[in-house]
Amino acid sequence: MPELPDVEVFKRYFDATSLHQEIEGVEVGSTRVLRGTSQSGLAEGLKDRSFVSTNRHGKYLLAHFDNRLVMVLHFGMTGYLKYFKQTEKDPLHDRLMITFANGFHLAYDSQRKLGEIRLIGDEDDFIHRQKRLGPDALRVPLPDFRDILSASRAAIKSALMNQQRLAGIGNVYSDEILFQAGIHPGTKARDLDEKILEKLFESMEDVLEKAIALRADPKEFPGSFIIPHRDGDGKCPRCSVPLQSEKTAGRTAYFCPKCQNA
DNA sequence: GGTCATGTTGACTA
DNA sequence: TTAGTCAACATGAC
Repeated sequence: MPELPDVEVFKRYFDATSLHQEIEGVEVGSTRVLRGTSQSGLAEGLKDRSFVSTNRHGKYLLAHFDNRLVMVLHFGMTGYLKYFKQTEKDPLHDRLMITFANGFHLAYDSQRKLGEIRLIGDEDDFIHRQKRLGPDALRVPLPDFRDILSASRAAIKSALMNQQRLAGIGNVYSDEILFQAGIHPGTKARDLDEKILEKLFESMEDVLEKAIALRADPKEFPGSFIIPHRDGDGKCPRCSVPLQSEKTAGRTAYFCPKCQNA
């Protein structure tokens, strides 16, 4: 479930496995995920180069080459990375496989092909002008966070998930953040007062940081988290009342009707 | 066979 | 201008 914490985990995985290694070859398993780059353009762009560093903005992972180029990865709903030895079999839905000179591979797997891979020359332009992303949810200062949300007439859940306002939060983590802050997902963003916005900000940082520390694995999440209960017993971990769900904009919000009343 | 699923985008409507 | 809904993208689970 690639939202901010998942992508941050991918970034650390990428850093630990794939930096400073010569790229020998590239195989494209599906051209559907390529954007603004052809199969041959991607192969030529990567061959004989190496990655030197990475950055993450919201749900985007940006891998910098030893020249000015940057490879952008977005994971859609089902994407992930796998670094593996030549002798191991490749993941089922690898859409891109990079082979390093050391004999290892890095695969980008995306079952549903909803992700995105591209080569860009200007990261800043891509983030701000092309995608118009808001500040990363883990780097936004409190005053900016307050301004962003009090300017929105949308429901708070929808405002949190709007990547143009704040980058990185999706359906699952917005449920968790709102649960921890005790806020009903349908409350209008601009109706939240300063105090509750500060609480929301703290919940957001706390949830994202905890999730990253637990490698974004819901099985490891603390008992106080609502995420494992969305698809689990369907009960509030705090008061055991059955969780409610509501559909908006094609997404399902899960929340506790008793604990989330702000 | 129908419905649903963690994301994004574009069309359309209010 | 700002939001909300819906369909589309492709695939698998139930």
